[in-house]
This record gives sequence, C-alpha cells and structure tokens, in this order.
Amino acid sequence: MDTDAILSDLREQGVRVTTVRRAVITVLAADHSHQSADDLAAAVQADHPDVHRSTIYRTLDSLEKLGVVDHVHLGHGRAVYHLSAETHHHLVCEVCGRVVHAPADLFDPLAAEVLERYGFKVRPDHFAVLGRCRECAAEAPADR
Amino acid sequence: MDTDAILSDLREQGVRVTTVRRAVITVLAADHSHQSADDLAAAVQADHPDVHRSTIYRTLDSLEKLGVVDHVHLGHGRAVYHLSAETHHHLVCEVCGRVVHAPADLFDPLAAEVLERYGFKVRPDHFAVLGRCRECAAEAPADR
DNA sequence: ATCTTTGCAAACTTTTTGCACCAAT
DNA sequence: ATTGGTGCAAAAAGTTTGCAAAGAT
Repeated sequence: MDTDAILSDLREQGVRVTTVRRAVITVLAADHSHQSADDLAAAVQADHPDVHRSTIYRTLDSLEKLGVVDHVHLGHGRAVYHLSAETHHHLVCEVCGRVVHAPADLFDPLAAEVLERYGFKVRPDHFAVLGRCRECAAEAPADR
Repeated sequence: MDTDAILSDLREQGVRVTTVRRAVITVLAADHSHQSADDLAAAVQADHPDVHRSTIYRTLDSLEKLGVVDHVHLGHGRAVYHLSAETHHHLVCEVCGRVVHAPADLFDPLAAEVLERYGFKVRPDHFAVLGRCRECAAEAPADR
C-alpha cells in the first residue's frame, strides 16, 4: 500500500517509472476510495496539467496488467479504479469443501449498489459465498 | 413471466401497448438470458426492421420504470437487460435483525464475474448477506 | 382528438487507437 | 541509443435528446 514500494516493484519488473505513473499511483494511494478515470485525470492534472486523459487510460491499463490496480464497473458507463487490495474473500464449494480465493473488490459493485438502493452497509468480511467449484459444477449441474 | 400478462398490466397502468414494447417483452420472455440493448435491437429488428436503436433504449427505460425489466452493468460499457425476476434475496442486519428484501438480479453481475473468473457457480439462494441496515449503520458507524 | 411513442439525426460520454515526438533506462 | 511512454487528434462504442411525424387510446 506504499507508493515507493509499488514503484520499485515496477522497476524490478522492467517497467519504466514515469511522471504519470508515479502521479496516478500517488493519487490512488492517497485516496482510498474508488475513482473514475476522469477523476484521476483531474487529480493528476492538478500537479501535471499537460497529462492527457488517454494517457491516464493507458497508464491504468498497464498498471492493471501489472497487478497494481483493479477496475470495477459501477453502473452507468464509467469504471472506477483503485489499488489492488490484499484482502480476499472465499468461495466455498458446498460439495467438496474446496475454498477458492477471490479478491475483495469482487464485492465492491454489489456493496455499492446495495448501499445506494437500500442504505444497507454490507460487511464484505462477513460474506460466505456458497456454490459449486468448477469441478463439482461440471459433475452435478445444478443451474444458476 | 408471461408476455400477455405483462402487456395487460401495462395497459392497466395507462401505458400504451405498442409494437415495439410488445416485441421487446416477447424477446426478453423468450430468451431468459441477459441481452444488451444492441442484441435486443437486432432481435426486434428481425421482425420489425424499422425499429430504431434509440427507441429500444427508450422502451427499455420506460419498462424499467414500470418494474417490468431490470438492467445490470456487466463489465465494459454495455448494460444487459432482462425481465424483472420475482425472487428476492435478504439483507440481514446483524444489529437489529431487520431483513431488507433485494431482487435476485442484484447478484447477477457478481455471479457472472465469479463464474467467468473462477469457474465457480454461485448459488444465489444460498446467499446470506450480513451487514447493517440504514438505521443501525447511522447509529454505530463501522465503515467498510 | 389527444397525447404518448417513434424515427431520425445529431449530440454526448466514456474509452480506444494511430502516429509522431519525448523521455526513462 | 533504444524502446517504451506520452500528447494530440480523431474515432469507436454506448447511450441520450430535440423535434416533427406516426400511432394508441
């Protein structure tokens, strides 16, 4: 969750550390909330006015491929971006008991929509998602 | 889930039953899967070539306001539409025990993403979503 | 006859792409 | 010096809107 750590990690992966990347990561690290590409562009442009929106998109894209950020589609057309979290959720197979790990942000859009529509604040850590893993679903198809 | 029932319901609500609305509902009722506005436009245009995409959007919009269809954002930019389901899910407040009802489709995007990413088939009826209802969240803020 | 709905064209929003230039290594 | 990254402008992709004509009641 530390900007410098992320940057040196990038350098190790042979990715160039540029002004824009540094700025984007800094903004995302400073504000833990989810931000749209446009929000990010505005925030970055506060310090670096010449940064183009398309560059923000490309930066987010490359950082996402590197596992540094994640994006999530939250209604309408716009996606929101955030640093990849460490937390995980668990998908528990009710047949074989196997546990599949899923990143925490998987539940963000659901939690956001529940909050917006019902004022209900989901506790993601209280989620126990039951279902069937790939193998068990294949053996005993029990539709949606 | 019956086209005619939905149509007479519309008539009762004072909404005009038009060719396009009938066609859209028929398509949605026939194919239970989720369809993008563009898919729907193509399906409707098979029978009614002159129907414009913008009309599809307006039709979906009005049907959604009437509670007949729902749309869900499933990655990228496009939304998918489907007839409103009858099933509900429960949001259980861990403080006061109050239960808030939520439509089943609330979990569709989550289930779709989990399936795509992990091959894990979520059983939505096995969902027990815990958290805090509007009132309890206001009293004892316990952030996410 | 009335008032909603539709078709069309055009705008708007969000994201992507081609290309020449610039900058990090 | 290389090669990856950036700015710009222009184009996709998805959705919305104003207006006049058509259609449902």
